[in-house]
Amino acid sequence: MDDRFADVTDIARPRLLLIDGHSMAYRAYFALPVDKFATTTGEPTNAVHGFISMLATLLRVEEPTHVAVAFDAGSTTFRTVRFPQYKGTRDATPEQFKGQVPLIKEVLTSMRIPFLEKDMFEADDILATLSSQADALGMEVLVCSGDRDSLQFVNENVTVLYPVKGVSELARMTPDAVQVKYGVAPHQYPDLAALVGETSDNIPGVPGVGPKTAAKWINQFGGLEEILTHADEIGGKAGESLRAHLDQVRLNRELNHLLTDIELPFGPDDLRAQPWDREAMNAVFDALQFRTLRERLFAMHPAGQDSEQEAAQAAPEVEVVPLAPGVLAQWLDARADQTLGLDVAGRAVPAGGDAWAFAIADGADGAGSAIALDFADLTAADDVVLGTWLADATRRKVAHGGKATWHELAARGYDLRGIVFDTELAAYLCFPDQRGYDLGELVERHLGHELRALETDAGDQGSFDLSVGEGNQDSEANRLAVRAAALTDLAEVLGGELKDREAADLLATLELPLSEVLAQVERRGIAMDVDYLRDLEKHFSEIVAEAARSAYEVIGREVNLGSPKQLQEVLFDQLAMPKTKKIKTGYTTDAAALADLFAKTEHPFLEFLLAHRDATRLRQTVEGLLKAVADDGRIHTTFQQTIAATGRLSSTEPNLQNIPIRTEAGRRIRRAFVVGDGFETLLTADYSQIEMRIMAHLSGDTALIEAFRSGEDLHSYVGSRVFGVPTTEVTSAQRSKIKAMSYGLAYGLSSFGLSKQLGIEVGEAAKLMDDYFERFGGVRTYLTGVVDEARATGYTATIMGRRRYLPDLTSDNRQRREMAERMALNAPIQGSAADIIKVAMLGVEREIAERGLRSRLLLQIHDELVLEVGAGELTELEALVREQMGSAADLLVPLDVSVGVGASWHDAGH
DNA sequence: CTCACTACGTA
DNA sequence: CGTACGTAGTGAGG
Repeated sequence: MDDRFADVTDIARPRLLLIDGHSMAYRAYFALPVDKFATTTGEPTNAVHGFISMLATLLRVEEPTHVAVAFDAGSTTFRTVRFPQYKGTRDATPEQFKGQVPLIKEVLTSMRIPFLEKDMFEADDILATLSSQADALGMEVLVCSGDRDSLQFVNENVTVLYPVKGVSELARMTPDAVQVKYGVAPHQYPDLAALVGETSDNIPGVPGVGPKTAAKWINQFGGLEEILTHADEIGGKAGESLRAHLDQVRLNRELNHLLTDIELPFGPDDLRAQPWDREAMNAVFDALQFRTLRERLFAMHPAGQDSEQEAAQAAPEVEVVPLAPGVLAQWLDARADQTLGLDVAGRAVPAGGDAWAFAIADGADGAGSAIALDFADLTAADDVVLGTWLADATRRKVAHGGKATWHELAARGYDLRGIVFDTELAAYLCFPDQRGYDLGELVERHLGHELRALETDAGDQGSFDLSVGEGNQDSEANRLAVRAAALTDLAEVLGGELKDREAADLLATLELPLSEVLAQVERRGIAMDVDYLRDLEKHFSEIVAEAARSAYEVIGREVNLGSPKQLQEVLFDQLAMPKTKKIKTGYTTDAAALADLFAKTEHPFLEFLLAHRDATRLRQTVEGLLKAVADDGRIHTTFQQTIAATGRLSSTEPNLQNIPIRTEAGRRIRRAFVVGDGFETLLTADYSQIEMRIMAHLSGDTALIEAFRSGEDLHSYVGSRVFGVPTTEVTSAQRSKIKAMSYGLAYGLSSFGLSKQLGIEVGEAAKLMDDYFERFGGVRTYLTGVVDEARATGYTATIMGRRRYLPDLTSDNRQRREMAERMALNAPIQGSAADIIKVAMLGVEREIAERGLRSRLLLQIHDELVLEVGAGELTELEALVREQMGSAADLLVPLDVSVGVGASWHDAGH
């Protein structure tokens, strides 16, 4: 029996929750401010938020076992046919509301809550039908509706929850409550409503007859029929009025009678609450940008609880083997030809990490065995056995985030080899747009059971049945055992997913080997000139102080120059400058806007402010670097391999992929990155215009390919074709326009965007693009083709087959669809470039190792590699790097590599 | 303390 | 109304 919503003490009585979708969503829409609930793309979500929030509360508080939502199918119903004025006074549905009903349905679908709608009928009829059926089945029924007509089916088993304030406060309309509020029994409510009328439905009542009179008559005569029969006996003005409107009252009663016998695809029994599709919920809540609400829901039903049913058979059992002398070696030897799961607990950083416990498990089809132990409890003999096994590349291992595991083990002096599958990398390749790849979530999603520490509920259905050995009851180790045991099973499932996506090779030959390279790259770090960095910090600090002082002097007071809010006050109130571009919190004070303001006003405050901004940022960067220098005098960044949906790496703690280069002051920071002791120099090697070359390759455009083969300056060459002048006569202004456009095309730039960027008219920008496509028609064909294909297949692909799935390409929402289109344009280009440099990194490392050189790779900055050159190896290394980078992909155009050498990153740059 | 927002650095 | 990232400060909320 599914007990996910039910209180265990009250499980015998099924409880059905029915919701009138439209009326509650509509109330939510007016209850919450639409401007406070919108996605970053401006899509209003207030009704969705209010509705789902109310739903969450109902699920928690009422604990229904069965749930359904009914929607109105359209504005035409049998009632409007019978009485065209019905609901005629209603204002047109607000535009902001319309789009939100489908979103609510998306959420409901993800929560596997059925919703019903039926042509020609209203939601209330569906609710009445289901309610009466459920009542007959002995169920307890809760009807959540903002339509008072629903009060007619209230009885001892059926309660209506009627919104009193917004959607957060619901009145429990039991028979007693109806009696108290309206003075009649629930089944008599439509009689009362027929007499009184309902303004919101444009149903006129009997003039002069209000709820009080109506109730009095109903109680006096027993019901509407009797009132009508005895209409002649009723005296006074009210009686007169009634006799004048008998037909209207009869019609009213006919209209407000809810049908309890319409045909529906589901009966109450089919509405049993189902386990949520958490993946779908995550996707839809991501899109809606509901954070708190998602957490509120998930907190009600923690991961795993939903899938207990399905998990019953699938849940593996694993026994943790008590460790006696010799057992580890025996256990491992018995599994010499198996692939084993390995999980380590520790601090996974490239310098100063640690490991405190580990687990190794086989995944013997749900009845496995595991070793789980604190490193502190490891005997010297077992330590050797473990170290040998870890370092043996022929002993196959599955890890989740092998690079992190590698760092943890390296901190304890172990080498780790032989990782043949990494579940985190595999999940990333399959679902590159996902936020994270938590092992527990993956297990739940792909294995259908939860990853639960055993000691809380050992022996429970659906959990691991771990027999804990003597002296081996440490919970951390057991937690690890459960994780390790899941790895081989998960690897199998994700391996299948990879195959389906034709990405198995990508994992085995690219990402997995790359993770080993990155682990070493991170552990090496790059040497820093700390003294120089400190001087630089002092220097930038002085500029900051000076700029701040000058700025305060100009405006005659001290403000926080780092606060956009305070700056707005100074600029637009105190100094009364013209307003800049509007943003959520007022008017922007970004650098472009400030420069624009300076051009208009020449106010010295702006100069000082900009100088202060620049210097502050540079100082921050320097401070961040100083803090990141490890004990070895080097900075060890972490390269994230599963973050960027296009396939790029990213760099964190610190980010070494965004060190300034464009300004002279910024470039000075690069002087702090220096060659380390024992090495000759730094070498940087970067691809020139790799994205444009990929564009040429993928489009096959002969003119663009020729541009690269000609060996001339690309943008001048393209400019000469577009403007119809010799290459030598392309002005620098023309060249930069061409450059901006060429790169913009790869990002899905519009003529509007191009005009804004270049500060030209939209027409001129459009003309520029037309002229470009006139000469490079293959590019246009390619760009439109790539979106069409992605729409058809659901994904884009890079030259190495790395996919990015873009379901929004078919979205009804224009903003989302166009965003997806731009992603589709860019992903193959950015992603192919990422593929190529990853191949190059593997090639460079492999060649260096094969030739026994000491030189080593230190950094990757998307299209650039930084290496430390061993003494006497410069010439050979440069040739090797050029060769490996140049041959990393076989394109229709050459892959140009430029190399620089110097004692610092700045000096090695070009 | 966490979060959204603004701003800005890189490819 | 151009893609992909990470970081830092502010100010509002808890």
